[in-house]
Amino acid sequence: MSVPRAEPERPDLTPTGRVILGMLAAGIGTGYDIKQIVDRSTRHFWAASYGQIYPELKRLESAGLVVSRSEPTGGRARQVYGLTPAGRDALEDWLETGDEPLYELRDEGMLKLFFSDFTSPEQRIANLRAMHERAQRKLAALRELDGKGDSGGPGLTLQLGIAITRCYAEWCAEAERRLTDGEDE
Amino acid sequence: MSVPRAEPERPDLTPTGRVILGMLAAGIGTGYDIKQIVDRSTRHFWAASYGQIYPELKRLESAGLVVSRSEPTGGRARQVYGLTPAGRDALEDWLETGDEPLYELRDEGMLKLFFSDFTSPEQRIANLRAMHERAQRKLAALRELDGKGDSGGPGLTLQLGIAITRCYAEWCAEAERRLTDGEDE
DNA sequence: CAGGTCATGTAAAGCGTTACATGATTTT
DNA sequence: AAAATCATGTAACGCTTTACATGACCTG
Repeated sequence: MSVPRAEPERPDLTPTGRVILGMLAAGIGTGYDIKQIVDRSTRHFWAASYGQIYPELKRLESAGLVVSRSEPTGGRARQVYGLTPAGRDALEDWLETGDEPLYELRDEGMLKLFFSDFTSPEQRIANLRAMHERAQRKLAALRELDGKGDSGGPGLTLQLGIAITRCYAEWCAEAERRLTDGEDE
Repeated sequence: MSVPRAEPERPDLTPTGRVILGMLAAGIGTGYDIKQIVDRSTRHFWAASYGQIYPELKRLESAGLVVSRSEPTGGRARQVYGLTPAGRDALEDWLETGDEPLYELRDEGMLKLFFSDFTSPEQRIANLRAMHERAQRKLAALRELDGKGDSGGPGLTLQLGIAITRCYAEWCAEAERRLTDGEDE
């Protein structure tokens, strides 16, 4: 007779837990470093703040997915974390699930554009120009980042980020041109 | 002598408050309708749930930015909201501020791609394919929406949404091809 | 008359940022 | 000696979703 299979006990990762496990797998061991690296890499599609990172590291530790050891730098306290086998499993499980991945965008520039019928044509164009400038600044910041030649995960997401930001910027520029020319036809 | 100018009292709108005021300006008057329209229009860059909409309508009313009247449909209760002059001012103020607009993206597909160095090459390709399919579905859904010819705000945001989603989908398709061909060179 | 849509709302929980607090070390 | 960086953490607050609860009206 078939024994009811014990559930593999997949401890569902919180959103911030996901990025933390990944960073630990990459050898980024402290809360501080995770924050630095996130800000220099995943930030444009996945942010994290200290207020989430430190408590989440502790939760992950009490869940047995990570372990920490104290490695002070001189008199400066420092906790270095690493994945346990269970933690690595959880990371791989997450990377392999086909579950509908989370996708959320909140773009106030677009919202203003959406409601721009309630302002003047000039205001709409100004809005578009602001969106364009922002996109260009973001594009410059992304190009500044390392990993151009990187053919691994980080390089791929950087390339995708650059591609969509360029597309966004170009669309804004063109819409701006169209509206400026045909001002009131 | 100069009298200290009274602050124009800009009642700062909460994120959901912004979309609500805009929708009311557009003549969408009930919480229910706002939700329906948001889901059919701004959802891809600005979502809202009932749990936010109804309480926020009340807050806006006690702040004097909107007023409601009861307009039951038969025996079915129904509150219809509209902007007050102060509400219209608040909307226009918001639309005209040059304040750094909020932009937040959370894309789990990209996060998985970022960490795909910790899985197999096949898994990375599967990930890319999943991202591609999702983008295609989204593209189809956007194209389904009305407003193709609309040259106003809603039409513009729809066009931008289509442009970036197409770009996203194409990038995924190309990356997938590249990785499938050069599998292990 | 069952199932869908119209319509409103609340409670709990989860997620997240911001601002603050602390203190050591390193760089200028 | 000041300023920046390394390093950790908490408390308060705000935003949002989810799940639930309720009930009327409409369509097949």
